Amino acid sequence: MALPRNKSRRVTLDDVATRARVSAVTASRVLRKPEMVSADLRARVDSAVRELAYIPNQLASALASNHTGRIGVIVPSLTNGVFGDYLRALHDVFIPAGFQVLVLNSHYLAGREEKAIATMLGQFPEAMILAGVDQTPQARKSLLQAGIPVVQTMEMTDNPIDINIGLSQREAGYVAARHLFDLGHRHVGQISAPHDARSRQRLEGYLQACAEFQATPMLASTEEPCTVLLGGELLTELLTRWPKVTGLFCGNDNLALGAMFECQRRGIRVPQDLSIMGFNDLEVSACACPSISTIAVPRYEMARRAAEIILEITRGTGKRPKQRRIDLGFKLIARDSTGRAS
Amino acid sequence: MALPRNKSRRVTLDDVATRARVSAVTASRVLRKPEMVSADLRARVDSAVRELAYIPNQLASALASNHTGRIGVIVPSLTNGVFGDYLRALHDVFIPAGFQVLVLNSHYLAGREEKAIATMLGQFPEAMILAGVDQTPQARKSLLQAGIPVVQTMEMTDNPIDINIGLSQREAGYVAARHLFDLGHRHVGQISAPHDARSRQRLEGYLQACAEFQATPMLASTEEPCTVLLGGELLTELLTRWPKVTGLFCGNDNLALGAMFECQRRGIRVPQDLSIMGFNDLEVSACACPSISTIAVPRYEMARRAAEIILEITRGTGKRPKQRRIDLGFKLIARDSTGRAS
DNA sequence: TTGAAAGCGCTACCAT
DNA sequence: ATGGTAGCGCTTTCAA
Repeated sequence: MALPRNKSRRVTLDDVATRARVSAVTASRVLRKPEMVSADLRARVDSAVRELAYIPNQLASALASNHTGRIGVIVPSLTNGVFGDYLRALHDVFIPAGFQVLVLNSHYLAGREEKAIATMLGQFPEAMILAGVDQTPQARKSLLQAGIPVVQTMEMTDNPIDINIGLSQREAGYVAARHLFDLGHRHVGQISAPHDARSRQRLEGYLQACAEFQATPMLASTEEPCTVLLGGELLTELLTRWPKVTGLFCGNDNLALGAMFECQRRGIRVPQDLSIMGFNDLEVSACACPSISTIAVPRYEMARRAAEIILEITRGTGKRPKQRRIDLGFKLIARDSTGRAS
Repeated sequence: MALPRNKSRRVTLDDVATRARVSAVTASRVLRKPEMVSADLRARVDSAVRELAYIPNQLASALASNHTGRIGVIVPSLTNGVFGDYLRALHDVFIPAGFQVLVLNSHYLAGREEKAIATMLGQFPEAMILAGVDQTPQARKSLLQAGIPVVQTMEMTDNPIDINIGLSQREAGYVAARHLFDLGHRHVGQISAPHDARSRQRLEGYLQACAEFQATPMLASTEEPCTVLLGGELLTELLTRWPKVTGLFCGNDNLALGAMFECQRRGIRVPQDLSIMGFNDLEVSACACPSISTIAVPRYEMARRAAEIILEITRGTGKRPKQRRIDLGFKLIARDSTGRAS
């Protein structure tokens, strides 16, 4: 018997076929469409697979079948709690369905995102999922040209590349700020780390509320990546410039938590002296003391829906959902960190 | 001129070669080793690539070169802050080096991990990075058989599959508990959500300290996935059974944070009435109020080192690091949540 | 139901 | 420096 011809000496389908005394095609079919093969041969192949500990080479499979089984995902951050849930949802749907999820990090930079999209496209994913809707023109073009389903998530746009599932960040920001005004606060400040368009839209919502209530916008922001620590620092900055602030809208829950800790350090009572509003409804917000009022964003649900839509397009009859734009909305969660102005 | 023979009609290397009037091999070389090709031909190929918007098919490339450029990573959780930093480090090293990072989630279950490892191996990664050292025998076998570098991280073992980089979780747990005993506390409790071996080792460290100080171990734990909320619930449980507790060692910082909030709700002063010790040094711990004493684990550094070792083996002369076991240690960070027993 | 032949798109090897 | 040839391991015809 001749030595196997492939140098790396990994068990191949041919090895399995030889051992089972069938052709490679039959062995292949046993693995993919067992019902097409007679019970007898099937059993022989199955045991050969087991005996040789055969692992199919998905690379070769993908090349031959023109079906990579890959989903490309670009997120702006891996550490942000928001994207933890988001990625978890994608894994929960795609892995059981036999897809691999490839994740690339854009670090909240349009340039990095463009590059990440190009890199990803070189892997020939069967679909792409993006955070946000502000891809560069170049990236849009490549995406369109790739001819695969593309889902833009997290916010809404009138002009999606393909499919858009998210919520109005501006409106959510407005509702958050409005909650403070509705409680009677007139000196409402905002702190944020607006590295992405979504933070900026929430800021716009705040500004709109200010305009409506003829209140002066009071802002503190930074370009640094968002952390809990930053929440305290930005609050300090805000209070220095506007000591009369009694309502605070934070760009996200981490900032809100940091601001709350800063209040505790300074002896500022929450909500009696300062009402604090967060954004995103991270797990910690519900059980903080006081619990943090926030806006709940359906991030798990959003990713799950995105994944399911892709699954349907990819393996279904290839038909797309009726609506290209899906607004999942958001929910105001009033907790103990916000109270009536005195 | 004949129609292109490949059905899917994607631009291939042959198309580029034809357009540039060179052979496919030359076109391939321009993309991989430009210095081997004359300036003239290089220019022709380059413009053909641009004109046709050619995207190399990495699948075919990988199949032909037997070099997939993939790194397989299995983590037990995507939402845990610890693994956010960990994955970020891996991306930071591997992406610039031209590797893709494939991540699979084991959900803290040995069975899921075994399956994830098998799935990953089917992708023929060039190396694997695992969290923990307790892979199933089956998984160990497959990993060994794959013949690729395997790095086990987060904890230490005497019998690594290949390379092991981490720290002694038991010892770290001991130091954490010991810190409380050293402050004079004699009623020291522990709360944890021990779904992984590492939590259990930290618990062992705590038990060892208890034994040394002849103190009764006081435990509350749960099988549920770890959250901030749980920290409060477990503290409540602990206090019900052992009201005299004055020192609390929490399995991780999230639990510690939850416990601290629960104290605030109950009017228990930290650290005067209860000293709280966390684990992991998440970002929030440093700026909480009071700041949380904890054990700093070099998780970014650990993942970075793992990645760099792999890079060296993979593209270097294939030589492995001198030591197969690297203990990165940990650091006790004493902050304001722990104080002397009264 | 089974198998032989012909690629998928690329790169390694060996000539030139 | 350049190109021809022969695969990588699998799947997709199509014929038996």
